[in-house]
Amino acid sequence: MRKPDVKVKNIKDLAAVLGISVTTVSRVLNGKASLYRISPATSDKVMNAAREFNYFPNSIARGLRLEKTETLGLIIPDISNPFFASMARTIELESRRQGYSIILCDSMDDMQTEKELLQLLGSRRVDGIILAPVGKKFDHIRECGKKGIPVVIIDRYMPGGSIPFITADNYQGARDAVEHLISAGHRTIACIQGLKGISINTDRVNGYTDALKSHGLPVDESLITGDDFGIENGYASTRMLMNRDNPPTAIFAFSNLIALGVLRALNEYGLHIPADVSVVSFDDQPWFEFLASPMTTVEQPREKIAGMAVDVLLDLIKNKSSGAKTGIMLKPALIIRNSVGRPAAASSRVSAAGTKPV
Amino acid sequence: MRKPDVKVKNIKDLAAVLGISVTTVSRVLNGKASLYRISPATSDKVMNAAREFNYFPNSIARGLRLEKTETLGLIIPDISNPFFASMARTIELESRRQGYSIILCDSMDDMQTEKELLQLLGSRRVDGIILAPVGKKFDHIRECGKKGIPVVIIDRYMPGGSIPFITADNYQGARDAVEHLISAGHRTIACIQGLKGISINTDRVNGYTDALKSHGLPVDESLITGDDFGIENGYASTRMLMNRDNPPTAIFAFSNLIALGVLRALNEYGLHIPADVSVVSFDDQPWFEFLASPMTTVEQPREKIAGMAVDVLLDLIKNKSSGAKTGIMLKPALIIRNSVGRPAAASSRVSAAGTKPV
DNA sequence: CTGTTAGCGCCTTCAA
DNA sequence: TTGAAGGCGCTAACAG
Repeated sequence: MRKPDVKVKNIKDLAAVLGISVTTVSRVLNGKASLYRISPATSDKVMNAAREFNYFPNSIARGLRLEKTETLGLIIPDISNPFFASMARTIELESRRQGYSIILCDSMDDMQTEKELLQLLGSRRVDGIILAPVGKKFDHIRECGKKGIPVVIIDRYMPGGSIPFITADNYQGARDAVEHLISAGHRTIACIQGLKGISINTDRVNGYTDALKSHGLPVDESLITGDDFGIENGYASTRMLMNRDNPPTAIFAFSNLIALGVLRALNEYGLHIPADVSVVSFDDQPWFEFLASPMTTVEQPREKIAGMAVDVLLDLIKNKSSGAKTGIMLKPALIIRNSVGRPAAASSRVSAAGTKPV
Repeated sequence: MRKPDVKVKNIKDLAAVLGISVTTVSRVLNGKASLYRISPATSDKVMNAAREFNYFPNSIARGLRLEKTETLGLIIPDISNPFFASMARTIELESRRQGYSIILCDSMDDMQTEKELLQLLGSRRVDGIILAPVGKKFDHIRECGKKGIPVVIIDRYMPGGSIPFITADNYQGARDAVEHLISAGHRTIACIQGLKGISINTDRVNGYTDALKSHGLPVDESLITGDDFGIENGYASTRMLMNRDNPPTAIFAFSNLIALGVLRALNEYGLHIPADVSVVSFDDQPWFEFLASPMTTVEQPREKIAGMAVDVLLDLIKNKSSGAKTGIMLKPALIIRNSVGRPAAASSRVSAAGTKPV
């Protein structure tokens, strides 16, 4: 211990204490000692002093000089949604492992907010952005890319677009789910979709209809309902569905939140899963297996999506490789539990649906 | 539109285009036009040009100059835990509303990582830190405060310490839960605790024992089990508990994750809630009401905790008010659903517990 | 009312 | 093998 009482906040202070130049200190601290053939003696002296005085370089100044902040922006529609939260976790961990920090932004599923966030991150000079976009418009994102900040999209993507994306194969996932329902004997299968017009939703609807068609079943447009990934939509759509003259024997919920709404509505009607109606949901949750009837789900490989997003983005940042492959689609998995059974006799369900909720 | 072809990346460039000084531009952009009595004509000119050329000030340079980054660090043990995720959301939203961004860090419930994160955030020159600490040691946190970065602790706190904290009244929450169990007729009540020795755990255990004592019930130390807030602990502890000669008729789980483990174990034993055993959990979850038996829980006021944490931290940052009140404790709420019933006859449970899991 | 200029802490070119 | 000095973009004295 030399003089722990001296305040060292600068590289200059440190150099002064050691009686050498800031240049040398900087070089040592950046691991360029051997490159500049700095004597081991000097090098050690610097390293020890840095530790001794508890000196950490000012990343802000560094960022200004180097024109890179080693910071990534992460924009997510709702961080309290476990689906996004778990991806955020992987992204943070993996980024940090590679020396980058994350600025977290919640767009509240609002397009205007997303737009502002993109500018905010730009002015904060992040080196790149991982974005789970809210809507169907991508102009503002493309513009961001033009301004030199690489962007990688997760979850949703721009069909035929130029922005790299990582997502699950939603078409296949939906198709698998519906095939499963069909093979259990269901013929009247409803789906409660999320935001209409966005890629993942369209893909899922296509998977749904194709599964039906491939089994020679008719596609009843009125069984495709909903317009939002939230819980309220699941609730309202289910009520609407179960009040039909000919209610579905199975419901395919396009998100875990929608599924929650479905459960609530079914619960109020006194309808049981899978005895009265079968349910399959997108996006697995740890608690799905503890429900009254453990939920059969289509699980997206979130960890992989998140991890690859970081890798692709950092590749874009470091190698300026304008992304040979612009899009990656990962296989989802159908997790079969206990929310799907043989279709019930129509009569029992109708009468039950006629009951007023508690 | 003047010349959208000219690249404006500087305040200097912008000043050049307008033929005025950088000072004036800077002043206008920082809303100090009237303070310096800048003519409205000039002011408008600047504002329009900024918009026109899509100019955003470089926050990095600004941070260097001002010695403040308008960035807050947020360290959380596990962002994929919905309890923390929802607080993170409120913190992000509220901070942004007040002009601050969030650097998100996941400490993976690891003390060493937490320590490193604190240094990382220090070198990134965040203006303040909101921290949900991992462990029982607080030296590294205190040290961080000494170095000039204000820290506010959430969830856990340092008993008798000097670091400001916002937390729920865990003692009261636990006490309420156990009183509820007692009033339902339970006498053999187990609790599965989290990390021993940390404030919230100790408070909950005290609430548990005091509730028992105040009703003249004996405190059986062997019914206080567990050592971690995770799902595995809930699972293992429940198995251990139900294999006793005299298994509890009710279980109080100290976290939602522990509750999940309890459910899994009970499920394997073929034990039903609340017919065979009653359960109360800490930390409400949206899906708790859709379980086979909707879960009765102690809910912490997360939004309020998160919001106040931001307010207290920003107050510390802006007013350097060294926190008149160093700790705030918020009232929790007992949400009664359907996981608590009258205690079952002991014989049935014992025989059930003897059954091998599926 | 507006402008000139000196740094904030760091890295790097150029010079020795 | 080591230094000196300029400048990244911005703001705030200090001067008009």
